[in-house]
Amino acid sequence: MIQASWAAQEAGLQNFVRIPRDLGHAIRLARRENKWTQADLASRSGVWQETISKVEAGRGGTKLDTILALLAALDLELLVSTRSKGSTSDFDNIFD
Amino acid sequence: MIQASWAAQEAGLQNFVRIPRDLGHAIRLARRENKWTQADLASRSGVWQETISKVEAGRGGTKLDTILALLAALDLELLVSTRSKGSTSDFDNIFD
DNA sequence: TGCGCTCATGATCTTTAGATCATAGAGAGG
DNA sequence: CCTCTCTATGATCTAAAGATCATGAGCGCA
Repeated sequence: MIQASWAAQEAGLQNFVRIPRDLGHAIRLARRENKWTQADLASRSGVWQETISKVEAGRGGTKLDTILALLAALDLELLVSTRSKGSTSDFDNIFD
Repeated sequence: MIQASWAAQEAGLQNFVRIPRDLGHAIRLARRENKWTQADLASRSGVWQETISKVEAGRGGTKLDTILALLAALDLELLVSTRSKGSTSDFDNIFD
């Protein structure tokens, strides 16, 4: 099995973040899993709905603080690891 | 084995990032492993030495773009995962 | 058809990150 | 002690993030 990419999220696996858009994807998926609207996440994280919209879409830069606030609210975590292993290059899914 | 925390870096394991400082730590460790100075990393990543100093020390916020540039230069990767498992709470080492 | 909910976007304003330069301070070695 | 190297820090300026308000577009549903 090569790498289940984004669908893996649900299984508790880990997703790469190479570009800001990856982060947005992970956040969007996790938010939907919890069945929260952007407004819900906004109130739980202290980040504005408008900002969440931008982050999820990968539009514009984002501050680490904002990211961490969102991830914390979603009970997600950020990890740093060495890049070497199984570098499943970017095969970006077209599903949203 | 519970979680080897920061010393794990060298073994290719993963490090949590809960607060910006964690990121800085990981970056500093990786940079030192490569025996690079902040200036070296600066030229390789396109981020200024002054900025790297701030990031490593966890001072002030940082943009995701900057983080990704540094991690890429260090051949590190960012991952998102569910927080649940073995949440080795913050036991922050005093070693720098 | 039209309401209500959700997300996207646009404008303005404030704050802050990062570029840039300059320099100070800590350590190592001669 | 002096010098060199590396890192921290301080000042200034520009660009960009995020707060805030307002509103538009898409969609499901009664």
